[in-house]
Amino acid sequence: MRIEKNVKCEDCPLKCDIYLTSREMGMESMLNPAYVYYKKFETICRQGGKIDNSTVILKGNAKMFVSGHCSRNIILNILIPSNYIGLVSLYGLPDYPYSVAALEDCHTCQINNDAIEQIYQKNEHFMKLLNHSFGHSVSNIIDKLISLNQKHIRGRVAESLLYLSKVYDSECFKLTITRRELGELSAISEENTVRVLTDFKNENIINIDGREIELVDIEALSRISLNC
Amino acid sequence: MRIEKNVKCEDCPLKCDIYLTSREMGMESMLNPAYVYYKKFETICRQGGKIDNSTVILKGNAKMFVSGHCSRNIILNILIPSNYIGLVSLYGLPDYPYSVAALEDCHTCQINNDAIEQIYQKNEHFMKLLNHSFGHSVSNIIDKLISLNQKHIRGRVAESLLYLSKVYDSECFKLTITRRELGELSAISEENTVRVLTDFKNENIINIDGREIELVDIEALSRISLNC
DNA sequence: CGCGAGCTTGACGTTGTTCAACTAGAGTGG
DNA sequence: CCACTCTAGTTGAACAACGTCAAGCTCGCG
Repeated sequence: MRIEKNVKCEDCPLKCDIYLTSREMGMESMLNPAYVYYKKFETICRQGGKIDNSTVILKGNAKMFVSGHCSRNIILNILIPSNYIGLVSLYGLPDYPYSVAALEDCHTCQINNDAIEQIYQKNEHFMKLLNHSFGHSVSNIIDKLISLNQKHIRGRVAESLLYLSKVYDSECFKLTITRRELGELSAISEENTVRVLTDFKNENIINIDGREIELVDIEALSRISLNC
Repeated sequence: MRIEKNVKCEDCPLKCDIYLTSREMGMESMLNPAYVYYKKFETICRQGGKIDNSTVILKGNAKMFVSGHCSRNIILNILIPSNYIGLVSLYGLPDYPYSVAALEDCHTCQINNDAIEQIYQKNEHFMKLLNHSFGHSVSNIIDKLISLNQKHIRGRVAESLLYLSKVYDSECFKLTITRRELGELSAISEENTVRVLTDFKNENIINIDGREIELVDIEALSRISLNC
Protein backbone atom coordinates (compact mmCIF):
# COMPACT_ATOMS: atom_id res chain seq x y z
CA MET A 1 0.00 0.00 0.00
CA ARG A 2 1.23 3.43 -0.91
CA ILE A 3 -0.58 6.63 -0.07
CA GLU A 4 -0.31 9.85 -1.99
CA LYS A 5 -2.04 12.87 -0.52
CA ASN A 6 -2.62 16.29 -2.03
CA VAL A 7 -4.21 14.78 -5.09
CA LYS A 8 -6.36 16.82 -7.42
CA CYS A 9 -9.54 15.39 -8.89
CA GLU A 10 -9.02 17.35 -12.09
CA ASP A 11 -6.00 15.18 -12.82
CA CYS A 12 -7.90 11.94 -12.13
CA PRO A 13 -8.52 9.78 -15.19
CA LEU A 14 -11.86 8.58 -13.79
CA LYS A 15 -14.40 11.30 -13.15
CA CYS A 16 -16.44 9.69 -10.40
CA ASP A 17 -19.97 10.75 -9.49
CA ILE A 18 -18.76 12.05 -6.17
CA TYR A 19 -16.37 14.47 -7.84
CA LEU A 20 -18.77 15.50 -10.58
CA THR A 21 -21.57 16.16 -8.12
CA SER A 22 -19.41 17.99 -5.63
CA ARG A 23 -18.00 20.21 -8.41
CA GLU A 24 -21.52 21.01 -9.53
CA MET A 25 -22.29 22.07 -5.97
CA GLY A 26 -19.05 23.98 -5.51
CA MET A 27 -17.97 21.65 -2.70
CA GLU A 28 -14.93 20.06 -4.34
CA SER A 29 -12.61 21.46 -1.70
CA MET A 30 -14.25 19.26 0.95
CA LEU A 31 -13.48 15.93 -0.70
CA ASN A 32 -9.90 15.82 0.47
CA PRO A 33 -9.05 12.86 -1.74
CA ALA A 34 -6.06 10.56 -1.23
CA TYR A 35 -4.70 8.35 -3.95
CA VAL A 36 -3.95 4.89 -2.56
CA TYR A 37 -2.13 2.15 -4.42
CA TYR A 38 -2.50 -1.53 -3.40
CA LYS A 39 -0.36 -4.37 -4.63
CA LYS A 40 -1.99 -7.65 -5.71
CA PHE A 41 -3.31 -9.68 -2.74
CA GLU A 42 -3.28 -6.68 -0.39
CA THR A 43 -6.32 -6.09 1.79
CA ILE A 44 -8.18 -2.90 0.96
CA CYS A 45 -10.60 -3.17 3.85
CA ARG A 46 -11.29 -5.76 6.49
CA GLN A 47 -14.66 -7.12 7.64
CA GLY A 48 -15.45 -5.71 11.07
CA GLY A 49 -13.04 -2.79 10.67
CA LYS A 50 -14.22 0.76 11.19
CA ILE A 51 -15.34 2.64 8.07
CA ASP A 52 -13.79 6.09 8.04
CA ASN A 53 -13.86 6.93 4.34
CA SER A 54 -15.15 5.75 1.03
CA THR A 55 -12.94 4.23 -1.61
CA VAL A 56 -13.36 4.40 -5.36
CA ILE A 57 -11.56 1.89 -7.52
CA LEU A 58 -9.72 3.65 -10.33
CA LYS A 59 -7.85 0.76 -11.87
CA GLY A 60 -7.63 -2.99 -11.27
CA ASN A 61 -9.97 -5.71 -9.99
CA ALA A 62 -10.74 -6.52 -6.38
CA LYS A 63 -12.91 -9.08 -4.64
CA MET A 64 -15.54 -8.23 -2.05
CA PHE A 65 -16.05 -11.17 0.26
CA VAL A 66 -17.35 -12.24 3.64
CA SER A 67 -15.66 -14.80 5.84
CA GLY A 68 -17.54 -17.05 8.21
CA HIS A 69 -16.30 -18.59 11.42
CA CYS A 70 -14.47 -21.43 9.73
CA SER A 71 -12.40 -18.99 7.68
CA ARG A 72 -14.19 -20.07 4.55
CA ASN A 73 -14.95 -17.17 2.30
CA ILE A 74 -17.87 -16.29 0.09
CA ILE A 75 -17.15 -13.78 -2.65
CA LEU A 76 -20.07 -11.36 -3.06
CA ASN A 77 -18.78 -9.30 -5.96
CA ILE A 78 -15.88 -8.63 -8.22
CA LEU A 79 -15.18 -4.91 -8.09
CA ILE A 80 -14.05 -3.02 -11.16
CA PRO A 81 -13.05 0.61 -11.78
CA SER A 82 -15.72 3.13 -10.74
CA ASN A 83 -17.12 0.80 -8.05
CA TYR A 84 -17.35 2.13 -4.49
CA ILE A 85 -16.36 0.61 -1.18
CA GLY A 86 -17.60 1.82 2.18
CA LEU A 87 -20.79 3.62 1.26
CA VAL A 88 -22.68 1.35 3.66
CA SER A 89 -21.66 3.72 6.44
CA LEU A 90 -24.26 6.11 5.02
CA TYR A 91 -26.76 3.39 5.88
CA GLY A 92 -25.84 3.19 9.50
CA LEU A 93 -23.21 0.47 9.50
CA PRO A 94 -20.17 1.81 11.35
CA ASP A 95 -18.10 -1.28 10.44
CA TYR A 96 -17.41 -2.98 7.14
CA PRO A 97 -19.74 -5.97 6.77
CA TYR A 98 -17.30 -7.42 4.20
CA SER A 99 -13.63 -7.49 3.28
CA VAL A 100 -12.10 -6.32 0.03
CA ALA A 101 -8.78 -7.58 -1.36
CA ALA A 102 -6.93 -6.63 -4.53
CA LEU A 103 -6.94 -9.29 -7.26
CA GLU A 104 -4.44 -7.24 -9.26
CA ASP A 105 -2.46 -4.13 -8.50
CA CYS A 106 -5.16 -1.59 -7.70
CA HIS A 107 -5.28 2.17 -7.90
CA THR A 108 -7.92 3.67 -5.63
CA CYS A 109 -9.04 7.00 -4.32
CA GLN A 110 -10.18 7.54 -0.76
CA ILE A 111 -12.65 10.29 -0.07
CA ASN A 112 -13.68 11.80 3.23
CA ASN A 113 -17.03 10.32 4.32
CA ASP A 114 -18.29 13.50 5.97
CA ALA A 115 -18.14 15.25 2.63
CA ILE A 116 -20.01 12.44 0.91
CA GLU A 117 -22.68 12.49 3.59
CA GLN A 118 -23.17 16.22 3.17
CA ILE A 119 -23.51 15.93 -0.58
CA TYR A 120 -25.84 12.99 -0.11
CA GLN A 121 -28.14 14.95 2.15
CA LYS A 122 -28.12 18.09 0.05
CA ASN A 123 -28.35 16.65 -3.44
CA GLU A 124 -31.46 14.72 -4.32
CA HIS A 125 -30.03 13.30 -7.52
CA PHE A 126 -26.87 12.06 -5.83
CA MET A 127 -28.92 10.58 -3.00
CA LYS A 128 -31.03 8.61 -5.44
CA LEU A 129 -27.92 7.47 -7.27
CA LEU A 130 -26.41 5.98 -4.13
CA ASN A 131 -29.70 4.63 -2.83
CA HIS A 132 -30.35 2.83 -6.06
CA SER A 133 -26.91 1.33 -6.16
CA PHE A 134 -27.35 0.16 -2.58
CA GLY A 135 -30.81 -1.25 -3.26
CA HIS A 136 -29.44 -3.04 -6.28
CA SER A 137 -26.72 -4.71 -4.27
CA VAL A 138 -29.28 -5.86 -1.70
CA SER A 139 -31.27 -7.45 -4.44
CA ASN A 140 -28.06 -9.18 -5.59
CA ILE A 141 -27.41 -10.59 -2.14
CA ILE A 142 -30.95 -11.96 -1.93
CA ASP A 143 -30.45 -13.68 -5.29
CA LYS A 144 -27.22 -15.15 -3.98
CA LEU A 145 -29.03 -16.36 -0.88
CA ILE A 146 -31.55 -18.24 -3.00
CA SER A 147 -29.12 -19.78 -5.44
CA LEU A 148 -26.81 -20.78 -2.62
CA ASN A 149 -29.55 -22.69 -0.91
CA GLN A 150 -31.44 -24.08 -3.86
CA LYS A 151 -29.17 -24.51 -6.83
CA HIS A 152 -26.87 -27.41 -7.47
CA ILE A 153 -23.22 -26.77 -8.08
CA ARG A 154 -23.63 -26.83 -11.87
CA GLY A 155 -26.23 -24.09 -11.64
CA ARG A 156 -24.12 -22.03 -9.30
CA VAL A 157 -21.01 -22.23 -11.44
CA ALA A 158 -23.05 -21.40 -14.55
CA GLU A 159 -24.43 -18.37 -12.71
CA SER A 160 -20.92 -17.28 -11.70
CA LEU A 161 -19.66 -17.58 -15.27
CA LEU A 162 -22.52 -15.48 -16.57
CA TYR A 163 -21.85 -12.95 -13.82
CA LEU A 164 -18.18 -12.78 -14.74
CA SER A 165 -18.94 -12.25 -18.41
CA LYS A 166 -20.99 -9.23 -17.33
CA VAL A 167 -18.20 -7.94 -15.11
CA TYR A 168 -15.55 -8.39 -17.79
CA ASP A 169 -18.09 -7.23 -20.38
CA SER A 170 -17.38 -10.02 -22.87
CA GLU A 171 -18.19 -13.71 -23.30
CA CYS A 172 -14.50 -14.34 -23.72
CA PHE A 173 -12.38 -13.22 -20.81
CA LYS A 174 -9.25 -13.85 -18.78
CA LEU A 175 -10.02 -14.67 -15.15
CA THR A 176 -8.47 -12.44 -12.51
CA ILE A 177 -9.37 -15.07 -9.92
CA THR A 178 -8.10 -18.56 -9.12
CA ARG A 179 -10.17 -21.73 -9.24
CA ARG A 180 -10.48 -21.57 -5.48
CA GLU A 181 -11.85 -18.05 -5.74
CA LEU A 182 -14.23 -19.04 -8.51
CA GLY A 183 -15.42 -21.62 -6.01
CA GLU A 184 -15.80 -18.95 -3.34
CA LEU A 185 -17.87 -16.90 -5.78
CA SER A 186 -20.22 -19.88 -6.15
CA ALA A 187 -19.80 -20.91 -2.51
CA ILE A 188 -18.57 -24.41 -3.35
CA SER A 189 -15.27 -26.23 -2.97
CA GLU A 190 -12.34 -25.68 -5.28
CA GLU A 191 -12.38 -29.33 -6.38
CA ASN A 192 -16.01 -29.30 -7.41
CA THR A 193 -15.48 -26.05 -9.23
CA VAL A 194 -12.84 -27.71 -11.37
CA ARG A 195 -15.02 -30.76 -11.96
CA VAL A 196 -17.95 -28.65 -13.16
CA LEU A 197 -15.69 -26.57 -15.39
CA THR A 198 -14.28 -29.64 -17.12
CA ASP A 199 -17.80 -31.07 -17.47
CA PHE A 200 -18.93 -27.84 -19.13
CA LYS A 201 -15.94 -28.02 -21.42
CA ASN A 202 -16.68 -31.61 -22.39
CA GLU A 203 -20.28 -30.64 -23.09
CA ASN A 204 -19.02 -27.87 -25.40
CA ILE A 205 -20.71 -25.22 -23.30
CA ILE A 206 -17.49 -23.36 -22.59
CA ASN A 207 -13.89 -23.33 -23.70
CA ILE A 208 -11.10 -23.19 -21.15
CA ASP A 209 -7.42 -22.65 -21.53
CA GLY A 210 -5.97 -21.97 -18.12
CA ARG A 211 -7.40 -18.65 -17.00
CA GLU A 212 -8.85 -17.90 -20.44
CA ILE A 213 -12.54 -18.72 -20.58
CA GLU A 214 -14.93 -18.47 -23.48
CA LEU A 215 -18.66 -18.91 -23.02
CA VAL A 216 -19.63 -20.86 -26.13
CA ASP A 217 -23.26 -21.70 -25.39
CA ILE A 218 -24.74 -18.93 -23.28
CA GLU A 219 -28.24 -20.31 -23.80
CA ALA A 220 -27.22 -23.57 -22.18
CA LEU A 221 -25.51 -21.76 -19.30
CA SER A 222 -28.64 -19.72 -18.62
CA ARG A 223 -30.73 -22.86 -18.71
CA ILE A 224 -28.42 -24.68 -16.31
CA SER A 225 -28.32 -21.64 -14.06
CA LEU A 226 -32.13 -21.57 -13.86
CA ASN A 227 -32.60 -25.32 -13.48
CA CYS A 228 -32.39 -25.60 -9.74
CA MET B 1 -58.43 -8.86 2.83
CA ARG B 2 -60.63 -5.93 3.80
CA ILE B 3 -59.83 -2.33 3.01
CA GLU B 4 -61.05 0.64 4.98
CA LYS B 5 -60.28 4.07 3.56
CA ASN B 6 -60.74 7.48 5.16
CA VAL B 7 -58.79 6.44 8.21
CA LYS B 8 -57.32 8.98 10.60
CA CYS B 9 -53.86 8.52 12.06
CA GLU B 10 -54.95 10.19 15.30
CA ASP B 11 -57.18 7.20 15.95
CA CYS B 12 -54.41 4.69 15.23
CA PRO B 13 -53.21 2.73 18.28
CA LEU B 14 -49.66 2.59 16.88
CA LYS B 15 -48.02 5.94 16.31
CA CYS B 16 -45.58 5.07 13.56
CA ASP B 17 -42.51 7.13 12.69
CA ILE B 18 -44.06 8.10 9.39
CA TYR B 19 -47.06 9.67 11.08
CA LEU B 20 -45.06 11.30 13.85
CA THR B 21 -42.57 12.82 11.41
CA SER B 22 -45.20 13.97 8.95
CA ARG B 23 -47.17 15.63 11.77
CA GLU B 24 -44.04 17.39 12.93
CA MET B 25 -43.61 18.69 9.38
CA GLY B 26 -47.29 19.57 8.92
CA MET B 27 -47.63 17.08 6.07
CA GLU B 28 -50.09 14.64 7.63
CA SER B 29 -52.69 15.34 4.99
CA MET B 30 -50.46 13.79 2.34
CA LEU B 31 -50.25 10.34 3.94
CA ASN B 32 -53.63 9.21 2.72
CA PRO B 33 -53.57 6.08 4.89
CA ALA B 34 -55.75 3.02 4.31
CA TYR B 35 -56.42 0.45 6.98
CA VAL B 36 -56.10 -3.07 5.53
CA TYR B 37 -57.04 -6.25 7.33
CA TYR B 38 -55.61 -9.62 6.24
CA LYS B 39 -56.81 -13.01 7.40
CA LYS B 40 -54.31 -15.68 8.44
CA PHE B 41 -52.42 -17.17 5.45
CA GLU B 42 -53.31 -14.27 3.15
CA THR B 43 -50.56 -12.77 1.03
CA ILE B 44 -49.74 -9.18 1.93
CA CYS B 45 -47.34 -8.66 -0.94
CA ARG B 46 -45.92 -10.90 -3.62
CA GLN B 47 -42.29 -11.19 -4.75
CA GLY B 48 -41.96 -9.54 -8.16
CA GLY B 49 -45.11 -7.46 -7.73
CA LYS B 50 -45.05 -3.71 -8.18
CA ILE B 51 -44.53 -1.65 -5.05
CA ASP B 52 -47.03 1.19 -4.96
CA ASN B 53 -47.22 1.96 -1.28
CA SER B 54 -45.64 1.14 2.05
CA THR B 55 -47.31 -1.02 4.64
CA VAL B 56 -46.97 -0.79 8.40
CA ILE B 57 -47.96 -3.77 10.51
CA LEU B 58 -50.24 -2.68 13.33
CA LYS B 59 -51.19 -6.02 14.81
CA GLY B 60 -50.29 -9.65 14.15
CA ASN B 61 -47.25 -11.54 12.85
CA ALA B 62 -46.26 -12.02 9.25
CA LYS B 63 -43.42 -13.79 7.47
CA MET B 64 -41.15 -12.15 4.93
CA PHE B 65 -39.79 -14.77 2.57
CA VAL B 66 -38.22 -15.34 -0.81
CA SER B 67 -39.08 -18.24 -3.05
CA GLY B 68 -36.65 -19.79 -5.47
CA HIS B 69 -37.40 -21.58 -8.69
CA CYS B 70 -38.33 -24.88 -7.07
CA SER B 71 -41.00 -23.19 -4.99
CA ARG B 72 -38.96 -23.74 -1.88
CA ASN B 73 -39.06 -20.77 0.42
CA ILE B 74 -36.53 -19.12 2.67
CA ILE B 75 -37.98 -16.98 5.45
CA LEU B 76 -35.90 -13.84 5.92
CA ASN B 77 -37.74 -12.31 8.85
CA ILE B 78 -40.73 -12.57 11.10
CA LEU B 79 -42.48 -9.21 11.01
CA ILE B 80 -44.14 -7.79 14.10
CA PRO B 81 -46.16 -4.63 14.77
CA SER B 82 -44.35 -1.41 13.80
CA ASN B 83 -42.33 -3.18 11.07
CA TYR B 84 -42.48 -1.76 7.54
CA ILE B 85 -42.95 -3.46 4.20
CA GLY B 86 -42.13 -1.89 0.87
CA LEU B 87 -39.63 0.78 1.86
CA VAL B 88 -37.16 -0.79 -0.58
CA SER B 89 -38.81 1.22 -3.32
CA LEU B 90 -37.03 4.24 -1.84
CA TYR B 91 -33.85 2.40 -2.73
CA GLY B 92 -34.66 2.00 -6.36
CA LEU B 93 -36.38 -1.36 -6.43
CA PRO B 94 -39.67 -0.97 -8.30
CA ASP B 95 -40.73 -4.54 -7.45
CA TYR B 96 -40.89 -6.43 -4.17
CA PRO B 97 -37.77 -8.60 -3.83
CA TYR B 98 -39.68 -10.74 -1.28
CA SER B 99 -43.18 -11.91 -0.41
CA VAL B 100 -45.00 -11.30 2.86
CA ALA B 101 -47.79 -13.51 4.19
CA ALA B 102 -49.87 -13.21 7.34
CA LEU B 103 -49.09 -15.80 10.03
CA GLU B 104 -52.06 -14.61 12.04
CA ASP B 105 -54.90 -12.22 11.30
CA CYS B 106 -53.06 -8.98 10.57
CA HIS B 107 -54.06 -5.35 10.84
CA THR B 108 -51.96 -3.11 8.62
CA CYS B 109 -51.86 0.44 7.37
CA GLN B 110 -50.92 1.35 3.83
CA ILE B 111 -49.36 4.72 3.19
CA ASN B 112 -48.80 6.53 -0.07
CA ASN B 113 -45.18 6.12 -1.15
CA ASP B 114 -44.89 9.57 -2.74
CA ALA B 115 -45.56 11.14 0.64
CA ILE B 116 -42.95 8.96 2.32
CA GLU B 117 -40.41 9.84 -0.33
CA GLN B 118 -41.04 13.54 0.14
CA ILE B 119 -40.64 13.30 3.89
CA TYR B 120 -37.54 11.18 3.41
CA GLN B 121 -35.92 13.78 1.18
CA LYS B 122 -36.86 16.73 3.35
CA ASN B 123 -36.21 15.35 6.80
CA GLU B 124 -32.68 14.40 7.67
CA HIS B 125 -33.65 12.59 10.85
CA PHE B 126 -36.28 10.49 9.11
CA MET B 127 -33.88 9.74 6.28
CA LYS B 128 -31.29 8.43 8.70
CA LEU B 129 -33.90 6.37 10.48
CA LEU B 130 -34.92 4.57 7.31
CA ASN B 131 -31.38 4.28 6.01
CA HIS B 132 -30.22 2.68 9.22
CA SER B 133 -33.08 0.25 9.28
CA PHE B 134 -32.32 -0.68 5.67
CA GLY B 135 -28.59 -1.01 6.33
CA HIS B 136 -29.36 -3.19 9.31
CA SER B 137 -31.47 -5.55 7.27
CA VAL B 138 -28.70 -5.84 4.69
CA SER B 139 -26.32 -6.84 7.41
CA ASN B 140 -28.87 -9.46 8.51
CA ILE B 141 -29.09 -10.93 5.05
CA ILE B 142 -25.31 -11.19 4.83
CA ASP B 143 -25.28 -13.03 8.15
CA LYS B 144 -27.94 -15.38 6.81
CA LEU B 145 -25.85 -15.93 3.70
CA ILE B 146 -22.89 -17.02 5.78
CA SER B 147 -24.75 -19.26 8.19
CA LEU B 148 -26.67 -20.84 5.34
CA ASN B 149 -23.47 -21.84 3.62
CA GLN B 150 -21.28 -22.66 6.57
CA LYS B 151 -23.35 -23.82 9.50
CA HIS B 152 -24.69 -27.29 10.07
CA ILE B 153 -28.39 -27.80 10.68
CA ARG B 154 -27.97 -27.79 14.47
CA GLY B 155 -26.30 -24.40 14.30
CA ARG B 156 -28.92 -23.01 11.98
CA VAL B 157 -31.84 -24.17 14.10
CA ALA B 158 -30.13 -22.84 17.24
CA GLU B 159 -29.71 -19.50 15.48
CA SER B 160 -33.37 -19.44 14.46
CA LEU B 161 -34.50 -20.21 18.01
CA LEU B 162 -32.37 -17.38 19.37
CA TYR B 163 -33.75 -15.09 16.68
CA LEU B 164 -37.32 -16.04 17.57
CA SER B 165 -36.75 -15.37 21.24
CA LYS B 166 -35.69 -11.85 20.25
CA VAL B 167 -38.73 -11.39 18.03
CA TYR B 168 -41.15 -12.67 20.67
CA ASP B 169 -39.07 -10.88 23.30
CA SER B 170 -38.93 -13.80 25.73
CA GLU B 171 -37.06 -17.09 26.10
CA CYS B 172 -40.43 -18.79 26.47
CA PHE B 173 -42.77 -18.29 23.56
CA LYS B 174 -45.58 -19.76 21.49
CA LEU B 175 -44.59 -20.23 17.85
CA THR B 176 -46.69 -18.48 15.23
CA ILE B 177 -45.05 -20.67 12.61
CA THR B 178 -45.23 -24.36 11.73
CA ARG B 179 -42.32 -26.78 11.80
CA ARG B 180 -42.05 -26.47 8.05
CA GLU B 181 -41.77 -22.70 8.40
CA LEU B 182 -39.23 -23.02 11.17
CA GLY B 183 -37.31 -25.07 8.63
CA GLU B 184 -37.72 -22.36 6.02
CA LEU B 185 -36.38 -19.85 8.53
CA SER B 186 -33.26 -22.01 8.87
CA ALA B 187 -33.34 -23.03 5.20
CA ILE B 188 -33.49 -26.76 5.95
CA SER B 189 -36.12 -29.45 5.49
CA GLU B 190 -39.07 -29.85 7.80
CA GLU B 191 -37.98 -33.34 8.80
CA ASN B 192 -34.53 -32.28 9.87
CA THR B 193 -36.01 -29.37 11.77
CA VAL B 194 -38.07 -31.79 13.83
CA ARG B 195 -35.09 -34.08 14.38
CA VAL B 196 -32.91 -31.24 15.65
CA LEU B 197 -35.68 -29.95 17.92
CA THR B 198 -36.15 -33.36 19.56
CA ASP B 199 -32.37 -33.70 19.91
CA PHE B 200 -32.23 -30.32 21.65
CA LYS B 201 -35.07 -31.41 23.90
CA ASN B 202 -33.31 -34.66 24.82
CA GLU B 203 -30.16 -32.70 25.58
CA ASN B 204 -32.18 -30.46 27.92
CA ILE B 205 -31.31 -27.37 25.89
CA ILE B 206 -34.93 -26.52 25.18
CA ASN B 207 -38.41 -27.58 26.25
CA ILE B 208 -41.11 -28.19 23.67
CA ASP B 209 -44.80 -28.76 24.03
CA GLY B 210 -46.35 -28.46 20.62
CA ARG B 211 -45.93 -24.85 19.57
CA GLU B 212 -44.78 -23.79 23.04
CA ILE B 213 -41.01 -23.48 23.22
CA GLU B 214 -38.80 -22.62 26.15
CA LEU B 215 -35.11 -21.93 25.70
CA VAL B 216 -33.62 -23.57 28.78
CA ASP B 217 -29.90 -23.32 28.07
CA ILE B 218 -29.28 -20.19 26.04
CA GLU B 219 -25.54 -20.50 26.58
CA ALA B 220 -25.57 -23.88 24.87
CA LEU B 221 -27.71 -22.58 22.02
CA SER B 222 -25.31 -19.71 21.41
CA ARG B 223 -22.39 -22.10 21.46
CA ILE B 224 -24.06 -24.47 18.99
CA SER B 225 -25.03 -21.54 16.81
CA LEU B 226 -21.41 -20.35 16.63
CA ASN B 227 -19.86 -23.80 16.15
CA CYS B 228 -19.95 -24.03 12.42
C1' DC C 1 17.16 -28.73 -11.68
C1' DG C 2 14.08 -28.39 -7.84
C1' DC C 3 10.49 -26.05 -5.61
C1' DG C 4 5.93 -24.30 -4.87
C1' DA C 5 1.49 -22.57 -6.22
C1' DG C 6 -2.32 -23.53 -8.79
C1' DC C 7 -4.86 -27.01 -10.99
C1' DT C 8 -6.86 -31.69 -11.70
C1' DT C 9 -8.72 -36.31 -10.69
C1' DG C 10 -10.24 -40.28 -7.98
C1' DA C 11 -11.98 -42.42 -3.78
C1' DC C 12 -14.46 -41.98 0.27
C1' DG C 13 -17.31 -40.24 4.08
C1' DT C 14 -20.66 -37.07 5.82
C1' DT C 15 -24.56 -34.30 5.62
C1' DG C 16 -28.89 -33.35 4.58
C1' DT C 17 -32.88 -34.32 1.42
C1' DT C 18 -36.44 -37.27 0.04
C1' DC C 19 -39.72 -40.82 0.37
C1' DA C 20 -42.74 -43.43 2.97
C1' DA C 21 -45.23 -44.66 6.85
C1' DC C 22 -47.30 -43.62 11.06
C1' DT C 23 -49.51 -40.72 14.89
C1' DA C 24 -52.32 -37.16 16.94
C1' DG C 25 -55.68 -33.71 16.93
C1' DA C 26 -59.15 -30.72 14.75
C1' DG C 27 -62.96 -30.16 11.83
C1' DT C 28 -66.98 -32.17 9.23
C1' DG C 29 -70.96 -34.55 7.98
C1' DG C 30 -74.02 -38.43 8.39
C1' DC D 1 -71.71 -39.99 18.52
C1' DC D 2 -68.75 -42.06 15.30
C1' DA D 3 -66.38 -42.56 10.98
C1' DC D 4 -63.83 -39.73 7.72
C1' DT D 5 -60.56 -36.53 6.30
C1' DC D 6 -57.12 -33.20 6.53
C1' DT D 7 -53.27 -31.00 8.45
C1' DA D 8 -49.26 -30.93 11.39
C1' DG D 9 -45.88 -33.36 13.43
C1' DT D 10 -42.71 -37.33 13.88
C1' DT D 11 -39.56 -41.21 12.77
C1' DG D 12 -36.86 -44.44 9.95
C1' DA D 13 -34.36 -45.82 5.85
C1' DA D 14 -32.37 -45.05 1.32
C1' DC D 15 -30.19 -42.04 -1.57
C1' DA D 16 -27.80 -38.14 -3.70
C1' DA D 17 -24.93 -34.26 -3.37
C1' DC D 18 -21.14 -32.19 -1.88
C1' DG D 19 -16.90 -31.73 0.85
C1' DT D 20 -12.57 -33.68 2.15
C1' DC D 21 -8.45 -36.18 1.66
C1' DA D 22 -4.79 -37.76 -0.98
C1' DA D 23 -2.08 -37.96 -4.90
C1' DG D 24 -0.36 -36.43 -9.09
C1' DC D 25 0.22 -32.93 -12.65
C1' DT D 26 1.89 -28.48 -14.88
C1' DC D 27 4.05 -24.35 -15.27
C1' DG D 28 6.78 -20.48 -13.86
C1' DC D 29 10.65 -19.01 -11.24
C1' DG D 30 14.73 -18.97 -8.50
